[in-house]
Amino acid sequence: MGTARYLEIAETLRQAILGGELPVGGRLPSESALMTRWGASRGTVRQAVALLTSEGLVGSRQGARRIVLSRERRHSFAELNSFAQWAHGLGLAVTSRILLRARRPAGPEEAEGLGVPEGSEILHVLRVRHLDGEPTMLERTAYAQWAAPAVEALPEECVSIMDSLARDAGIVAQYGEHLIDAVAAGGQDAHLLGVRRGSPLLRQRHVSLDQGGRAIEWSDDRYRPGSVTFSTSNSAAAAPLGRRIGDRAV
Amino acid sequence: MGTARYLEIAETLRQAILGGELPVGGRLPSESALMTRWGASRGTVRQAVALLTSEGLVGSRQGARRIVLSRERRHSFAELNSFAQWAHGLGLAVTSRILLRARRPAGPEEAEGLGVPEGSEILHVLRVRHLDGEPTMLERTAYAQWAAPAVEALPEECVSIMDSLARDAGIVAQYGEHLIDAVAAGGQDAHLLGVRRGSPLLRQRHVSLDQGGRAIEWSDDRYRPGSVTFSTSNSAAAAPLGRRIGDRAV
DNA sequence: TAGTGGTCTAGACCACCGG
DNA sequence: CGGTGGTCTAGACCACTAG
Repeated sequence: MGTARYLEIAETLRQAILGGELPVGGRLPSESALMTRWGASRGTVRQAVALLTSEGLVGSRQGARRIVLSRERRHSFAELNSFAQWAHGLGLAVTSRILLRARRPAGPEEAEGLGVPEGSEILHVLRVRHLDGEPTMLERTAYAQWAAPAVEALPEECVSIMDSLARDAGIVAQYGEHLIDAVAAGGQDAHLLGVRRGSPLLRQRHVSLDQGGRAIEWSDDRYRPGSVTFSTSNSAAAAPLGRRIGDRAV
Repeated sequence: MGTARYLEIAETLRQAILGGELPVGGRLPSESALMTRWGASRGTVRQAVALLTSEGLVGSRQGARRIVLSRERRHSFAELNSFAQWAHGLGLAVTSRILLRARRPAGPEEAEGLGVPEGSEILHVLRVRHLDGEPTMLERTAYAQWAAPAVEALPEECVSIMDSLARDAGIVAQYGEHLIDAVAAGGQDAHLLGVRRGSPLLRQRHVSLDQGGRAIEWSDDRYRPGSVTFSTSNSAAAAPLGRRIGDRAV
């Protein structure tokens, strides 16, 4: 079985919205129409439209037909956690370079993020990432000790650490927690990103957890001004998060 | 009928998580256990845990028991769209002051955000908002022409414009679309927020839509550095968005 | 008032995880 | 292997919206 029935229905509707056949502000087919159209039960149809609702494409109110809210594609989970996968989905070339890799005691913020005692050993990694050749993001990551050997084995130019860890070491990120704010570029930030000291940077701090809820990494990622925008939509129930480059929706 | 069955189940589990009875990293009761415990069908139980999953409290994988990921409360929809409601939930005092209210032609960004032709008339509002007396956020909002009279009728010190519009004019925001990035403070920003020119500001641009998908307002909100952080969690399916102040989770 | 979505039930088969 | 969650069906009643 390739894909589930409800995913098939959702994907077809999504394409109709993205393609403009279902215009923004217009109405979605009713559940009963979709049931006969696809020969599916109501539960399956509702699962499909619930997915689109959670993506912010569709709005829903009891008693009224669902309406199309937006025609912008949103991110999958993998894309939010992985810069490489996100950029790949946009057709942009990503290069990365690890500048520093060292074991050291966890500072207070790293310790809290990883859920380990302050001062316990972590693997610190400093990494710059380029988008189409432009330095775009600076990553300061603390890896949990149990994941450190796998990270130390990676090449300096490794494009996606998370993908490599999944492939080579069976370490898979399942959940993430993210904090987004703005900070001024420090001396190192300015130098490595090619901006002036004090420039506004968009900062995304996040922790990645594996299937069992164990913390894999805690990271402080800083984006060059204007390079990336996070986007999100919300309605009564759901609010997925996404990212943008310049004015292009992703 | 007060609340739906699945909301009751979800709320009980949520309280157990927030209260620490279901510790982070621990396992949730199985679906069948919840079915007998509540005398509910499987569908209803699944609806409850799906809600918790979408809130980032619970992680889910086929074949394995669900686990508790986090014990942080997240935002409701209303809180994401309304600064006043969000601050109120934290027990913070909000004051607001409208500095400028003028009809004028829509600029390119306002026109695109509202989905109206460039140059058509909108109501521009400039507003400062204080948290516990500190200037925290600067709002530059364009209201759609049909909503303008209701906004013009509001007092200068109106704490929550959206709440007032709902109460007095029946204009209710149902959906929102948000863009988050970082910008340098301009002259007016710096002056009104009490920061230095060029300071990094967290910017949230957003459009609010009513029940029918009509745009009510397009807004460019800028937060003083360090005052507010957006937070989000993600897993395979969902990624709700939230906000923080300093280090306090909200 | 007819149509629509929100909630709920009681079954079923399957894929996956863990011991 | 048994337990668990993922998917799907075929019904039902209700609350709300829209014309």
